[in-house]
Amino acid sequence: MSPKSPIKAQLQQSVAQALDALGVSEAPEIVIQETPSGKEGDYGTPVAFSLARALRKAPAQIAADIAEKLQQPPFVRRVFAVGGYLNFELEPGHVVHSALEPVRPFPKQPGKVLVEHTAVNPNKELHVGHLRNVCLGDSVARILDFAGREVEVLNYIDDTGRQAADSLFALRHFGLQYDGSRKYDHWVGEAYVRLHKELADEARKAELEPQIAEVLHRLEEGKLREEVDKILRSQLQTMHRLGARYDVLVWESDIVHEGLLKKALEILEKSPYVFRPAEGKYAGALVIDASQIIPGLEDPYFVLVRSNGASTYYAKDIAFQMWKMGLLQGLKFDPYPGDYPAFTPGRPMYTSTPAGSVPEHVGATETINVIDARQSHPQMIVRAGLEVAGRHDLAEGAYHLAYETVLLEGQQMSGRKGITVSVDEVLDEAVRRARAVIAQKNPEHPEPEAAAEAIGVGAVRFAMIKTEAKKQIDFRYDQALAFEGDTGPYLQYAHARAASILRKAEEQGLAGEAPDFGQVTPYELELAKALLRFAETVAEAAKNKAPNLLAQYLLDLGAAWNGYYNAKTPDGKSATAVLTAPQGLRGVRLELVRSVKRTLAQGLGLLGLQAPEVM
RNA sequence: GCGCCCGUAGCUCAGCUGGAUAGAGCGUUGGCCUCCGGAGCCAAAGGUCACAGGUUCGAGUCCUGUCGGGCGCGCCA
Repeated sequence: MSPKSPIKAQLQQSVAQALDALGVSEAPEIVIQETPSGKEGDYGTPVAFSLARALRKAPAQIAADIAEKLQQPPFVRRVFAVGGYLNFELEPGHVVHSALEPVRPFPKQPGKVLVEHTAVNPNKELHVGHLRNVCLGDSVARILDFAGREVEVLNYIDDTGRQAADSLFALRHFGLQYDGSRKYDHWVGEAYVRLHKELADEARKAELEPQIAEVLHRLEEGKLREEVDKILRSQLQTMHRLGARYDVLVWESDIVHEGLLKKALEILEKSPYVFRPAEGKYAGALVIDASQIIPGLEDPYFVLVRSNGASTYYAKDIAFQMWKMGLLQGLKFDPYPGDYPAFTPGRPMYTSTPAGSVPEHVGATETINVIDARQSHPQMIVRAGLEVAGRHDLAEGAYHLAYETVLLEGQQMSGRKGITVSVDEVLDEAVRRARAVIAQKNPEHPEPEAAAEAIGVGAVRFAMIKTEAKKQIDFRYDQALAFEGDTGPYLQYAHARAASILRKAEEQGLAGEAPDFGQVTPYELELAKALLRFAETVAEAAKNKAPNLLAQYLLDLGAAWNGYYNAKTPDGKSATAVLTAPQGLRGVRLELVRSVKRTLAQGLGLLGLQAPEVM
């Protein structure tokens, strides 16, 4: 899964052979890393340290022995021991040359991975809390796809939930008519918040509850689907503006309607861990004993079916998870009407539907559920459900990608109370700011609107991705919408700069100049080493399902490129000018710029950001 | 009370499966556009990596404990 750069792989192999020649029987893992700046050499390995004990020799001596025995690959200029490390100094031309090779999507591996993300209640507009989920899930899907997984992206529509019922009830209750003056999901959301103000009054609440229950009931029957769909479509506008793509929408009412829940319970009931206590707290209910899966629980029992016969959402989630992994069948699909590109190119976006003509096409061996960390216990129950069904293999493949919550300017958000900022509002503001910067810095811009959109949305997406998922983040306007420093626009700018040079080269008829790798300088070498880390970073990000690793890498690459671009000789002249460089060296630099541009564009693409040619 | 997560520069965060002098951004100070785009670059200042033990040739990284902060522990979703 993790293709090392050919250079590292060859160095590793050479060391392994040398160790073999030295008669080392149990060779430890050979880690090849870049030498810290200021140290001699380009790459090195601390392998001598781990051998010191077994060989009863000092690391420095071992490193020296290896250096002596090692058969140098042709591109290695010098092998030497320093402070116990074994370092390699490489032929700069070779390093630069290998950094020009495009990184292509990794070969496909067997097994499908299903990524579920977004899953916003269809009852009001998206707020910045949802933003993290969408950006994280979409980026992970893109990265896995590139890294050789067959990926399918799913968005779960909880159309039988309390929130949807509240909103639909609120519209009726207040007798509202949509006048088109604002985005539909916002309009519905206002009714929802207004309703909750009214429900704060206990007496009023008691009065209205039966009516809301009535709406809930009709939702479960799938009878209000079109009303929910109107809200969903409005939300999808926001998701697509963010660049998120889905292969399939699955409606909860379809899961209920197609009897998946019943089938799941039948499977579960065969397990010794699932039973109906005859007495005590849980008398009459169907419970699952999770003590084997979640240690240290005060009360290890979770209710699947209440004593009144209603199933809990645990049961629904287990059923859904079983369906994802092919243990249950029964959902039917149709292309979702409208112009919605799917995550997988060349296919329409599908939706589950009672009268669908297409049978399910899932059957994942691995699932990634992007859900916030507060749901950790329920997600463990979901996994437990698979264990209980006797499918340890599938349970292993069920991954909860947990992320911490998003604060808003230091405060906890609340959808019910309306203490949120909507994604639409954030994006509008970001784009507005981008537009202003473009007007100021590049008034001649050929397509200012498209660029402003790319930059504004990019700033927001990048801000959501650059921090590790398990860390709580505080959404602050001035930080998330910044265009300078550790930001998406910084990277987009780096890309546009490279594009600009290549455009000029084209105009001046220099584009085809042959490179002379004999002329490369330490500046090119530095930049090349940064480029060579791209493939292994993607592999690492895929393995850990951590887009932030890629985001951080791109910042490194951007900094390396901007640093290269601005490098000066001691007397203040540009040290790395591309277009005016001597023939041959100019050819190398043009190739290098192409590689930088391509790599930035690929990396940005994997994070769901556009890479504008001009900003 | 039990469980999970977090604690690195004034602030926001990097630091890959333990490896070479702990790195960025914002902010502060000082420089760099007769030169391919200054949304950039260079430099300075700023650290007992919460604290205390331990493992290791080597610990920000692993283990134990303490202290802070967030979250979860319902026949709600």
